[in-house]
Amino acid sequence: MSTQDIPSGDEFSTPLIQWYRVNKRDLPWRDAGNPYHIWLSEVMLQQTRVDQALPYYLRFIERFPTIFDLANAETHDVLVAWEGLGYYSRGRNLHEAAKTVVEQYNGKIPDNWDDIRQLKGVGDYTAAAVLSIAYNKPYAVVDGNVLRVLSRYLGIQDDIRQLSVRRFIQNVVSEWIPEDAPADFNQAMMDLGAGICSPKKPSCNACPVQHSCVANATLQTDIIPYKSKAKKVPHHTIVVGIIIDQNDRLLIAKRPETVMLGGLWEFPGGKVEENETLEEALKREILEELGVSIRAIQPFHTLKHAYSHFKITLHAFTCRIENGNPEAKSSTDIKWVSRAELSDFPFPKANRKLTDLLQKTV
DNA sequence: GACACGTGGGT
DNA sequence: TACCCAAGTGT
Repeated sequence: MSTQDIPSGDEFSTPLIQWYRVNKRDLPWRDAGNPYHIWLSEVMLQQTRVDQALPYYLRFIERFPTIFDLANAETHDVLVAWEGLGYYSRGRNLHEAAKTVVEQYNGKIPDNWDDIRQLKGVGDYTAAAVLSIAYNKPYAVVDGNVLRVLSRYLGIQDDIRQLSVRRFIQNVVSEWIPEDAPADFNQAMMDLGAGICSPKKPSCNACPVQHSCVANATLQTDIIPYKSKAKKVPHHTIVVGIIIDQNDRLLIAKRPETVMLGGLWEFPGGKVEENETLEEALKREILEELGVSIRAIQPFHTLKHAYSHFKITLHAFTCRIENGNPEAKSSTDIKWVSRAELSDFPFPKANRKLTDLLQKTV
């Protein structure tokens, strides 16, 4: 499909924007017109629901009121504020990008495509979102909402995973976005997708463009958008050691920046291999990671957790050091901390469940 | 271009 | 339970 095949968008844009202005959801980053707030919200909202990001956003702007506060912050503190939001590279990249904006642009978020697109963590979506919402420039966003709304509206039955489909839809919205209302158009698309044109059971009778929507007319809203099946994710068995010293301090390790959950802290451990008991795996992992042997191994807690691309069953054990002085062999750093101090470090979710239990189990 | 990358809610 | 989905980006 080429740009010549794009139908006229007036029948779509006009009622859409009218609907948006009447039903607009009141969100804290929408009205102030602060580019930093808009950029921050857009990064937080990547692959995340508004309701989940909202409390993080409010805490974040209180903790880092301006881009200068963010740029001058320690990565540790940024990750503490980000803990629980997931996709932690977003937080690390945001911090890096804030430094770039302060150093290269005097703290002003770039208002042109080439410069803003170059910032870490700013892709096509976020660049278009910030330029349109903060600077009123006619760049159209394409996110999951836009793909769903337009594949239905236009009756596109092809797999929306295909790049060709996404490119076509990008061309359509780029053509349809009104020069005089780019911010409202983009946000209207996303509000419509989130509130009306939902993945399951869309509320077509409340939709401002129901009368010109192909999927609605042909009763295909349950089969459009079509999306090919995701592949199954593997499951791993994990052991971790909660190593306790004679002063009731606990040993925690910092993950390298470049790996999954980079920069966060955790209890040392790793995958259980085949033909290995949990206890054998724990001893091996602790020796590899810290160079010490352990004793007094006691089951503490078992939990299940799902990451984006695998699942785990995690077995946590309390234990003591038998021999040796722990060193950060595979971690960036290690630390002995009191139970209370566990709250001061960013932990991934599965480990945070353990720290919560450790603080209750006085 | 395919895959890595978190977490929480809905069905 | 298991799977899908959610304001994507980096490699």
